[in-house]
Order: sequence, then structure tokens, then C-alpha cells
Amino acid sequence: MSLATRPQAAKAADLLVWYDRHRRVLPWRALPGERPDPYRVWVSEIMLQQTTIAAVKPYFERFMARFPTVEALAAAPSEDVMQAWAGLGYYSRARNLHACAKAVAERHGGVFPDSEDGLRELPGIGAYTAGAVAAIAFDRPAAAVDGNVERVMTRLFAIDEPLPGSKPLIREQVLALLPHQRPGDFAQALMDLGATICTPRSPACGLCPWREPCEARQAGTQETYPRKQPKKTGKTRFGAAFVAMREDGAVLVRTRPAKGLLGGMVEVPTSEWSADYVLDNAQADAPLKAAWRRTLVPVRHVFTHFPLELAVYVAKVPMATLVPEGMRFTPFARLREEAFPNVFLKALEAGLEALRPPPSAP
DNA sequence: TAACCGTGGCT
DNA sequence: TAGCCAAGGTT
Repeated sequence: MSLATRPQAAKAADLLVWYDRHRRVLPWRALPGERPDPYRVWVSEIMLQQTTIAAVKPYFERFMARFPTVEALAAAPSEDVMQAWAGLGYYSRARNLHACAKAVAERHGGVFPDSEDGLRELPGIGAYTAGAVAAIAFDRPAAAVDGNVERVMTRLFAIDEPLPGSKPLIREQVLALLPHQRPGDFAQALMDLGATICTPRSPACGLCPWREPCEARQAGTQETYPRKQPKKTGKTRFGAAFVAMREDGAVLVRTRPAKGLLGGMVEVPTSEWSADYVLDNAQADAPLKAAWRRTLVPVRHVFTHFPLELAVYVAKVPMATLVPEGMRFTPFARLREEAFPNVFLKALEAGLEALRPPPSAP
């Protein structure tokens, strides 16, 4: 080993020593000495994209029980996959996950590619996930640069260029640190360090294995990293949601188009959503003619790029009601089986509450 | 490159 | 409260 690379090797070694003592125990993570299951690693990585561990855990356990293997997932109807994902958000992940399972089952004999390049070809697997699965599942020397790693590296080297422009440099620095031994543990160690020590606010520098070499720590500026471009917030959009309940309790629903916002998920019918939506003639947007009445409180929901406020209209409709084109009535007892995103669960709950008959006088 | 794409928790 | 943040990918 050359003198020039020795400090990097020392950094990696120090991190692995820390990891062996402080590694987190996670449902999808193999214990020391165990061989990781690529299927579980892959599913966990997709679920964890922009999503907290606490939110993922129950979904992961249910998902594994329902789809134990990549073949089982590939063979499942897409409605089942979307229903298993409902509430987790970023639903294109679920569509791509299903497509990826089919590709692995059909093109790779049910075996995941073990290289970064091979993984990168699959739907829903980008630069980060390809590196993470290659490293974690197959112990390949790959960089897995997520938000944690970006934070750790920009602090360690006091990288002042704001994200995302600094991504290539960060990736270079990670590759320069990669150890020849245990690259999979190194990838996980870097993420554990970012998640538990090198946190966005109030990092625990006193406990960090890299407290000595960390350039930001030396300058006392660690909490100012990573530098980022400020993001702009979207304008609130408005609209109306329509909860139509048949006399037998069935509710009118429809499936959204496969692409775009909440693509492939189930909704109660709504109007268009826009910043200047006028509520006065909302009933013109109703899916069918009925005695619509508006609930007292609108449903508010915040998406990544805009807030939404939906007025909720409810109506009781007769059994003989014609089902509008592209819609269906779901029996009341089966509403929980539908792949409703949270915003429509909110609208549905508000509607059902308004439709509930008042308690009879004693 | 930048916009799009959910949700929940925390400060 | 309002903004930030969390194991990002696609177009």
C-alpha cells in the first residue's frame, strides 16, 4: 500500500471497527456470519427510498409474508402489489418493483444479477440502489451514496459545493475510501454512521470514529453540511371529492391512470385539482346526479410539491344507480382491500362520518 | 437540469 | 407553525 492511500485505509478500518460494535439490527439485514438474501435486501432498499425505517418496518414484514420470494412477487396480480404498498407513498416504486420482479423471474431465472451494472439495468434500480444491493447482498466493492453518505462525506471533506452538483465528487471520495475487505459492511457502516452519529442536527461528534480527520468538525461547521440549493414550495391546489354510498353501503371508486400522481392507485371520484378551483359549481364535477351535500371540514393533504385541499361531498344513491363509465361500487366490507393512498382514505373517512346516521333519540 | 413523485415525524 | 428530513428514480 502506498503512503498516499494509507490514511484512506485507516479511515475505512476505523469505521469497520466502529460498525462491528455499533451496527444496527434490522429485519432485512443479515446477522454477522449470515448470508444476506438478495430479495430481502432489494425490497428493503426500494421501500427505504426517501422513507424512514420506522415507516418501512411493518410494511416490510407484511410484504415478505405475502410475497416470500421474487417468483411469488412476479406471479402476483398488480392490484395485490399496489394494495400491499398503499400508504407507503411514491407509488411508482411499487409499479417498478413489480416490473423488476418479473424481469428477474423471466430474464434471470429468478436470480438477481450480482453486479452493479447488471442491477442498474432493472426497473426502479438507480445508481444508489444498484450500489447498495451489489455491496450489501453480494459484498461487491460498490459505492452506495444515499442522503446519509452525502452528509457524512460533505462533512468529512468539508465539501462546500451545494448538492446535487457535488454528487460526482462525493461518489469519487467514497470510491477512494472503499476497502478491499468487507465492502458490503463498509457500505452499511457508512449509512449507520450517518443515521446514528452524523445526524442532520446535533451530530454526536464525540462518539464518531472519524472525529479526528473530519474537516468540518475541525472547523466547527459540521452542522452547515451538506450545502443544498433551497427548494421552492408549490401553491395550494383545490378540488372536490365525491363519496357516493349506495343503499347497501357500497362506495363508488375508480382506479387512477397508471402514470403520474398516485398512479395505479384507487380513489373516490374527484374534480380536477387546481390553484383557482371554484367550489360554487363543484356539483357539476360529480360522477353522477344525486343530492350531494358538502361536509363541514375539507380534507387537507401535503404532497411533495404542493398542498391540496379537497371539499368532500357525500350522497346516498339508490340500488338501481347506473355505474358510471370506468368506475365501480366496492362493498363496504371490502373497502379496506382497496389500494387507497392516504389522501383518499382521509376523504373517505370524512365522507363516511358525514353519512353516518345520527344517533336515535333515547 | 429540474420537475415530478407521498407520507410521517421532528423541531 | 412551517419547513426540513428520510437507504432516490424517472422523465
